[in-house]
Amino acid sequence: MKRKRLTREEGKQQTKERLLESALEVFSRYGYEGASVDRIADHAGYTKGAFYSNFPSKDEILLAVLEEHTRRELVDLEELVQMEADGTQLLECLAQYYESSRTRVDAGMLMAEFQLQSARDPKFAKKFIPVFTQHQESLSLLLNRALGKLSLNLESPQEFTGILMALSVGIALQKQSQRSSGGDSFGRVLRQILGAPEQGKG
Amino acid sequence: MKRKRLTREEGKQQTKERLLESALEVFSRYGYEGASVDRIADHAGYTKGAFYSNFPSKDEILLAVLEEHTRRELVDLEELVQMEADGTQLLECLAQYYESSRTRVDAGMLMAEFQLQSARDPKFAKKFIPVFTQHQESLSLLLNRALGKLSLNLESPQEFTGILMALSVGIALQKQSQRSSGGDSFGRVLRQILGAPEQGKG
Amino acid sequence: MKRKRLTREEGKQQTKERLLESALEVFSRYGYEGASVDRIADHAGYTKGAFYSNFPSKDEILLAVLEEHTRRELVDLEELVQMEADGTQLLECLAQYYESSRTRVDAGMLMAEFQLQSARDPKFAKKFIPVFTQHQESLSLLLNRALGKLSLNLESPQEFTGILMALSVGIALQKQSQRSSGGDSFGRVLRQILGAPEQGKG
Amino acid sequence: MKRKRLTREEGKQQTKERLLESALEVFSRYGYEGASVDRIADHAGYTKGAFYSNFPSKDEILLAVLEEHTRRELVDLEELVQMEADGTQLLECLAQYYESSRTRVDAGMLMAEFQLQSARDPKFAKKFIPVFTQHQESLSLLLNRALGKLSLNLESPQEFTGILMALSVGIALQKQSQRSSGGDSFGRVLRQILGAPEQGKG
DNA sequence: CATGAATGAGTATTCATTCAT
DNA sequence: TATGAATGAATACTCATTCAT
Repeated sequence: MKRKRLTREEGKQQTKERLLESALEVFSRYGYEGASVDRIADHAGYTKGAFYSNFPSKDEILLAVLEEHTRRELVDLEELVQMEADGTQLLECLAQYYESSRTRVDAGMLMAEFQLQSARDPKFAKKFIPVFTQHQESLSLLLNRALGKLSLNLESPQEFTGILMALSVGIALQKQSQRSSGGDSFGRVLRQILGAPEQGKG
Repeated sequence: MKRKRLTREEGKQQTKERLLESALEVFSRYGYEGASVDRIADHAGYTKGAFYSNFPSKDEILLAVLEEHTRRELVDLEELVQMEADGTQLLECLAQYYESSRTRVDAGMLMAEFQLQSARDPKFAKKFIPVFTQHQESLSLLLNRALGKLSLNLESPQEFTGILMALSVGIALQKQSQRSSGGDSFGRVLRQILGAPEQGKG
Repeated sequence: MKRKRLTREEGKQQTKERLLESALEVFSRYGYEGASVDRIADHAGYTKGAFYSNFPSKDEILLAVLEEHTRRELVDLEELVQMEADGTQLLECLAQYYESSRTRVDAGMLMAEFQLQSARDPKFAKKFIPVFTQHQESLSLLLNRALGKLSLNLESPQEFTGILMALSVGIALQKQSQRSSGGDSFGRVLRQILGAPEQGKG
Repeated sequence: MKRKRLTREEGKQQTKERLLESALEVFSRYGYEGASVDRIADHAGYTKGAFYSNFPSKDEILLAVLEEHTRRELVDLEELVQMEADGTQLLECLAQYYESSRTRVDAGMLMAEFQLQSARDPKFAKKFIPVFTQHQESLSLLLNRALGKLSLNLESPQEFTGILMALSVGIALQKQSQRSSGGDSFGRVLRQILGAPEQGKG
């Protein structure tokens, strides 16, 4: 009996996760306006009904996606930092992380969408601002050790993280809008900001 | 008689300009989807009908706004460059230009909107991509002289301009989403990229 | 001075005639709904303004077209009858008149449009019904002499004319809807109704 | 469980049928242009939304109405023919069928609307022409036996059917436009075409 | 007289949301 | 829990009509 209940709950949980994953992709691909509830549900293999059984509204799933997205980004970067001890190496990894992968561009588009929504919908902004600030803080803390070793003309780690995020979003938008797979400007900017020597030259 | 005719044409021209200006603001504030034709017309002090006797469709006014926006930006920067001979001074002006004013943030939001639209609507992309490329080219040419004097680790002036634009968009989004009037990160990043000394320290 | 006034009036008259002619064609081709005032004016080489200087409304020009159309049909048939003395020959002419020409199909489409409008708009019906009745009467009178010679199982010349008109409209619609230039069913039906022998066999 | 599902499906089916029936009436009464989606839905006792969850567009419901209409006409005539063995009797039934009832006039108006739409919208024409041709074929086959017994000066059964349909449409339009319940011209024409003696005299 | 800018009611269609099954 | 039928507000766009020029 307990088993059954658990199974049911697990089933529900799975549905919710799939919908969340779907929303993450669909918001990133089509934007908040272009992502209809039908589309999100359909992409997850369900119908509208499943959506409304798991999320109270489209607004709410956007918040859930925001949280999931920041959580994942933090986890990814934590892994990255644990593996790298050297500041210069970290720098390279960061550059690659933020630039190379398909997923990263999606992430940039998603963040753009969050920011636009926050800029336009005060209700969303109220939730978004603290999450974003907290996220920036976490990233700053995370990057602090390694970055501390490098000479920075920036005010604070927070500022550096902010610029990192801004660049990530700005470059993602530019790439996606040009339908180009893009170069590696991101890395060069990073090195430039951090005063690091050219890769492979040091 | 000529007077009357001219007045009529001028009247129409004025309406068109007001609608364009209104669209520029409304697109920037609410995004393409959120900017209903009614809203654009209303904000300009007209009704829907006036809109459609001046622009064939919402798609078309977006293009017109794009062209007007890039034209203005080019003109503004041309003025800026003419006034400044020194690279370092130019740098400061650029930093201020891209960061300080209300108008600039709007410009960033607008560019974000263009890029999102281009990423999602292939028809718009077809028009947007050449305009954007041309614009980047123009800005590069414009900035080339002054920037040539500074040591740059970037591939090309185009790349520098691209990063400038990406940062401008990314920072605008971040500021607007945080409802903060923001700091002056932009300037610091610029100096950092350009290898220039801190302002007032040289 | 009288000259100038006359010229002006004539000019106005010409405009009106051209608009009427244009409306006749445009209503026939696109239907009442599909015939926008702009289209009618444009087809006549004018703008909306000219239209409203000459006709109080779209409803009104439909009535004017109705009158012009029936007037023309009567004139055409009068000419036809004057030229033909023999009933059988008249029959052939009628068949050809109602069937062969491009203009006739247009006329059928136009009448269909009048009838639909009358069926749907009581205000138009009030004007249309007497005009139609009068027209049917006129045609009946006109055809009476010749038809009298033929053996008819129909109640009255009016009924015959009514059927003639119904067939004309029905066949026009059928042809036009099939985009076929059509055969000569009309003639055969006529002969059949009138008890006439096959053409060329007598 | 099966019961519930069936009920749901049945409910949807019922809605669809009601909307179709409503469209049939509303198209016939107001024409394609005059039949707004709102009106169709409202006449069926629903709102716009119900319409769009049952039909993809107004264009599509017109096609559905076309198919339903021809299907019904065929069924009705099949019943008629099965009951009557004698050609002359069939003739009378046909005359009554095509002329007497309210429903028949509506059918004529509806066919007029189909034909106008086909004449003006190439996309609709593409669907309409084969359906119409097929329908004419079916009716011809159906009427063939009985009509074979009668002397006909027409080219083919198809031609006869075509004329029948044209007359039906033409007379319906005339009646409806005159707001008259009309006489029985149809029957007399039929007898005349078919060379049959006056009813009750043979 | 004729022009054409502007109005505003009307149309097809989309989509977030509700609720009976 | 999940379904999907139905709602109704919102949106882009059309077009008859008015009126200042």
